[in-house]
Amino acid sequence: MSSHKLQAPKGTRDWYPNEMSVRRHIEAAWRSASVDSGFDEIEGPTFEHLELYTIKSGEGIVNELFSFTRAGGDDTYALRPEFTPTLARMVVARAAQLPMPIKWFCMPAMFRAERPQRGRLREFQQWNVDLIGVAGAEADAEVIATGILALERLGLRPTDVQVRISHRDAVANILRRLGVAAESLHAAFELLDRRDKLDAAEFAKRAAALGLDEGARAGFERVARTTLPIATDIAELARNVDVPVEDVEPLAALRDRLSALGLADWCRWDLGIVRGLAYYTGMVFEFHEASGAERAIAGGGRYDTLVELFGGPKLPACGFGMGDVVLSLVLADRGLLKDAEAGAFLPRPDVFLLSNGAEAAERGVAGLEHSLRRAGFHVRRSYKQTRNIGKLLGDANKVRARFALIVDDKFADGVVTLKDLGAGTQADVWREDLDGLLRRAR
RNA sequence: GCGACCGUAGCUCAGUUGGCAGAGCACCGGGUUGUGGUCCCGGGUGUCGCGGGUUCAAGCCCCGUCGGUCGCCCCA
Repeated sequence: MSSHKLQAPKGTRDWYPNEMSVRRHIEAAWRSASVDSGFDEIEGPTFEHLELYTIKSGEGIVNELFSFTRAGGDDTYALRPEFTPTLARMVVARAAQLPMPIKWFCMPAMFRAERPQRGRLREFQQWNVDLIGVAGAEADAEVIATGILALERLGLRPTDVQVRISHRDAVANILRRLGVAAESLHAAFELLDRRDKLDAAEFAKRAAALGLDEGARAGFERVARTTLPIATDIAELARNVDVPVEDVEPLAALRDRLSALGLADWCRWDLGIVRGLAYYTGMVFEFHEASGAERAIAGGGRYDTLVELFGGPKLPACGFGMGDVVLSLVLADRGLLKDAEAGAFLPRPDVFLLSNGAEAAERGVAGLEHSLRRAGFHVRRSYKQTRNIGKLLGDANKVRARFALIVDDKFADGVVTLKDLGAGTQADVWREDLDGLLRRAR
């Protein structure tokens, strides 16, 4: 709002209590879905040696990084733009001693020096889930299922979000069938990925360069546009893209596994999903808002060669990243964050303590407040001068306290008034019974 | 890195051909010794993003800059 130095840097966010409560709400779903699925939480440094990021992504990535050197130092560092290189480094460092499989998750802040736009900021939280050491559809489906579990816990349903799944082996088979030479496969993936950004003439030109004639181009288009329910028989899927069923065989096990997990409604085949990353080796997927309105909510896949690329043993691996920015937009669009402004995601006090101003009460409340906190309760009070009970109850209501504890001269006899702010009822109770009453009501 | 639009109170915004900065909500205080979530009264809380220019006079016009929004590039 004001200027230069006093403003938060471009593309960053300040987390006031209401915003922070929404972030914790999302992170709680991420964490609980991860832990319940058997993943352990890890964390790495916020910055790494710059070179760590060029190993798999090349020098081109440097423009998208916040990188720096220490004053007077020579080493170049970069704020982490993604977690995978750190993950690979951590796995490689202890590959020999880690029990397999490795099931790790984290939800760190990431930094990318991009121009902010809808669904994209320069700093954001990203949930990473990775399962390393297990090959095949069993692990692929478990990773996807963990992502879906978190979304379910945030109130989303298959009508809100769809997981679009493809498999590079199947797509490679189909592309070969269309006449793409092995050495052009990578370029063909890129073209598949960029098809919507190119005009028809440019697309045709590039397709021709890959060895696709007019008929094959039509087939290529058909592959790019193929989206079918995951429950679809793979023979039908094969017919749909006009290839023999063995070409799409890699999809069968994944289909069976996801169906067995009861997640078929959440998932669709989308053979146009490529993922830009060159290191994906099998299944790839993206979570999208159901109508396709937003950027991808999450993206991931299998990367069986990555650990080796970072100097470790050959280990099969599968994982995804889910950012908080697009997810928050989708949750807001679906009305799942609508009471956040009213503090609906802030922790609710168990007790709101108020004194009517009587001498015994004034003397007693401070000690009462802290002893209730020591007993494990969330206790708040008003800092207003007034001892007007109505006003103070208004404050209790504003912070959504469950109970108001009204202290008056009866406190001298060890009696306080406990008011249930939800039910509107109240009763005089012994101070010594208070902890038990509150604990039971919780 | 490029382009378009935008920037007035905590929030949403109004502000005429340049002439004393406003509304609603929020917030703060009070309502004849004590009952809230829906009453009443009072309070404007401001570097009009910032810097410069034009002018007797700038929220308004001009230039620059920072930031926001949405695209492009890129998207790990």
